[in-house]
Amino acid sequence: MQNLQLAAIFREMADLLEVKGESVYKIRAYRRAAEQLEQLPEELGEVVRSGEIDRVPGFGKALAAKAREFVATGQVADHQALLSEYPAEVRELLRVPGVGPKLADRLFREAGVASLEALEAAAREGRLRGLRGFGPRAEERILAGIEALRRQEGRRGIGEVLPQARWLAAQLEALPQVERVAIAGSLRRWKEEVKDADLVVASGDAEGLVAALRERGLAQEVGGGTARVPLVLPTGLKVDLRVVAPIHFASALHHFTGSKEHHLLLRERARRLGLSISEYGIAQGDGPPESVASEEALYQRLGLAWIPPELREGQEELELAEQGALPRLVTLEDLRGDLHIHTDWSDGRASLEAMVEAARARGYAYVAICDHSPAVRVAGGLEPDRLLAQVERIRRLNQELDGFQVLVGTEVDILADGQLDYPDELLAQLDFVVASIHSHMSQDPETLLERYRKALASPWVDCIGHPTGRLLGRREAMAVPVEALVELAAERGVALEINASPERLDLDSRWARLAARAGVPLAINTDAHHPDHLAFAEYGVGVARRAGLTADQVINAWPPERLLAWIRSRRDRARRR
DNA sequence: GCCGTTTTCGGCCCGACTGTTTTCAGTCG
Repeated sequence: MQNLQLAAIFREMADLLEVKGESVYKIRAYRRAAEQLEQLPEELGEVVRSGEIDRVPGFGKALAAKAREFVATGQVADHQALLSEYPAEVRELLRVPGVGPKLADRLFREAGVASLEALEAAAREGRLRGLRGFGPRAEERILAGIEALRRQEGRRGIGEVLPQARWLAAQLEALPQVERVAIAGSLRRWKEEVKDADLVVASGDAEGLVAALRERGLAQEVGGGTARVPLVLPTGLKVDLRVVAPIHFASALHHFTGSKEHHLLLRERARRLGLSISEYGIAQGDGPPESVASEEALYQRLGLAWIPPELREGQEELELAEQGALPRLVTLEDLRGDLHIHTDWSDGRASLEAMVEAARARGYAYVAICDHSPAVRVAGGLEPDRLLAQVERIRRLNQELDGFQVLVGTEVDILADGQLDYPDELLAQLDFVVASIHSHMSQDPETLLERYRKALASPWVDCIGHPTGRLLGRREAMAVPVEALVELAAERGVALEINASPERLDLDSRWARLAARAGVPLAINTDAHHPDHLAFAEYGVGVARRAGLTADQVINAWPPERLLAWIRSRRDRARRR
């Protein structure tokens, strides 16, 4: 876990250096190094000892020295020095929408504001008004920003938590005291945001296990008991470890998977059958709990088919399970391709060829290259002639590929007035068109809907990308009325995207469910900017499963012939309108 | 800060728009 500790230090340093006004390139270097550390498969200590640290990309003389210093002493002197200039809490200010590094610096120096709490108090008491460029409106804006932040406080995206939970599970599995480990809780139900990670561990030696955890330094904090062992990982993630006897593993896993609402319905049902459910098993009448061998067995005792965790939300899952009518949820293995990925022709970090190769390596049959259009300047959007050159290149590439198809596509920007950033004549030459909003996201609901309506007037738009524009924990969804957008998509026969990037997950499962019910096909796309990002597909599948989707409702779970036929026929219909 | 190299330092993803503070930080990906 040293890797993640140093990464956290580098990230904190980057934030504080930014407040301090350091060179953006220096700051970027720290962040890049942190990113490398987070992905480094080897233990940092090993990498340093073997002298390989200098060869890790992003580590030059200075950062390699800091890595060595950290491994040797457990801290970084420059980090400590920075902390004597700025309290670490100053970082909190950066999370407030509307507060960047420059403003954070001034708030700290000129108003003595060093934490979120202090900022809120100062804004409430009107103490910010003295600052240059600050009026009552700015204070209101800041208070609104803090409130938005509070609403999501304590929640973390699944993309951040799941890898850590898996890492910990693997570490636990390697311990001799541990028989089985499973991730439970909302994480197992693939909730998009979670407070903590719940793990269930089967062990015949709970005391030994807790001792081993302490000894290995697997966690900063280890709570007192053995049945419930709360941990805090070095990253700050809270983990609730439940240690149970092996015979109780299945019922405990079920118990700690939840949800509360699902259990409520399940227990009502059990009661009617003269049974009662606990984390130790199923009891008949007043009898002792009998352990169950598996979750399947547990549901079977209640006359139900096994219910996938993603559907355990206390809605209609019990009725469906009773009737044997649960949907066969889409799986990661069902996906045949990815219909929204970027390359270094715009803001992707890998070449067209590398992205295609990565998609083939995943066993896909097709992929759609959807780089940005010119309006997204910061992303290096493709001017029409560049797009045409890319089309040319992809057509040639396809001739060399066997059993794999690269679709020429675009993520065309929907401009503020609903116009598309490319003319129809150009879009007509592409195999697949994703249209997305990237700017003017604070328009009112009617304007946003009109904007989508106008964009969908083009017969060439096949899919709406990240329809609400939300960024988990960072930016609220646009005010677009999603029900109306779903209706619009149904009417036009256009697919809606489940953007699987863990920072988006947009549509979310609630909206995806609504869309599917309205007959709108969904596309689980990763929006990959790097070959590794193709793996984000699992998060999109998680959202889709929570939405109750089958493979039939997901266009990129279709074989290429069906997908292409769908695109053709929907474009034909659209042009006849 | 790193990187690649013209081995010593310049380049590193540029810029338009927004809101409101009337000059610029923050926002977009």
